Amino acid sequence: MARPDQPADDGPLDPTELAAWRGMLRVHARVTAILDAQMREAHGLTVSQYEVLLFLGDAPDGQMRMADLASRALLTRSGMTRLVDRLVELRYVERAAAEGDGRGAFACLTPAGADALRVAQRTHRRGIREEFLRKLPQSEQLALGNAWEHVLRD
Amino acid sequence: MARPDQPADDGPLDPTELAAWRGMLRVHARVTAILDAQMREAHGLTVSQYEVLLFLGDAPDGQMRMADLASRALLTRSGMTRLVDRLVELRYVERAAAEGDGRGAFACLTPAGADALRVAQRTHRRGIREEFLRKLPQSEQLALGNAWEHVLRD
DNA sequence: GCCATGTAGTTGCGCGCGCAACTAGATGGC
DNA sequence: GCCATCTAGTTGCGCGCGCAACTACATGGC
Repeated sequence: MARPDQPADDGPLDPTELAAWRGMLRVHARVTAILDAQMREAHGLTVSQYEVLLFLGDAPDGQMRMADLASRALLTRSGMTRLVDRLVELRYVERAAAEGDGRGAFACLTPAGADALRVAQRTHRRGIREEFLRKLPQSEQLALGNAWEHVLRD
Repeated sequence: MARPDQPADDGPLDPTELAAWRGMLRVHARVTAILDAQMREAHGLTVSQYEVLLFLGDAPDGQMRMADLASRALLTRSGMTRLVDRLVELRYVERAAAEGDGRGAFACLTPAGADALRVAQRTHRRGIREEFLRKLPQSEQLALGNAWEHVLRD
């Protein structure tokens, strides 16, 4: 028997559901495309590469283990290996063996990397504000924060 | 002169801004990864391929021009060419010349494609509800919809 | 001490996509 | 009618990433 008053969990999305879901896809695609283009054009970096510099900049001594970088950047270890390869070519990062663990390697921010980070960070923050935060009153920013917390907490 | 009461647009993000922005990145990455894995495992399709079937299913006569598909799916025309190639191999889609425009081509949903769409749609809707909508009361879904509208309208 | 198992990082391979160049056909100025 | 320009679609190439296999080292049971 059909039970139209008890919609199936695989039935069509209603307009509220659609707006919440599709809107996120649209906004994410658009904003990240713009930020990626800005970062590439202004600094020759991808956003992922920038984020790695950012994580290193926040870390004590400007260095982190490869696996920690990978998990923070939401990449696999193999992806991080290649990403750091490119940052090493740019002289923004150096590798260092981990003393006390012969398997481990650190990625270390160089002075040139720290300089690049400082400049790129301004581009990135301005882009996030211009393309995203500026269009949202603080009340809506707070509402988004709450929603994300609900989605992410298991 | 520093003007701490007038924060620079490239200064650090405050906690509210950070939660709104980073949360979206996290939620988007996580939910799309899960939906992609479900779609691949259950039906051997990527979400992009599924969406093309969906657009065709909604179109009159189950057919659309390549360029229209590309813009709806947020892909380039070249990406759509290859994506449709794969759907043709799967026998879910056929190509047809556009009469009256010798350049044009339609992608047409086959009966097998319509069947695949029906089944895959259930997987996808269930995934969206399970991983995203279920964790948001309707008030928050409405708040998200409003926020997306603000970000997207120029 | 020795071996089974686990972990860190790298490498070979393939996929999905964008960019730029290209072909074929449409369109407008004259 | 003719040619410059535009548009639709495809193709060659490269990039960024994940998966699985591999190497090297660490760790715990005995």
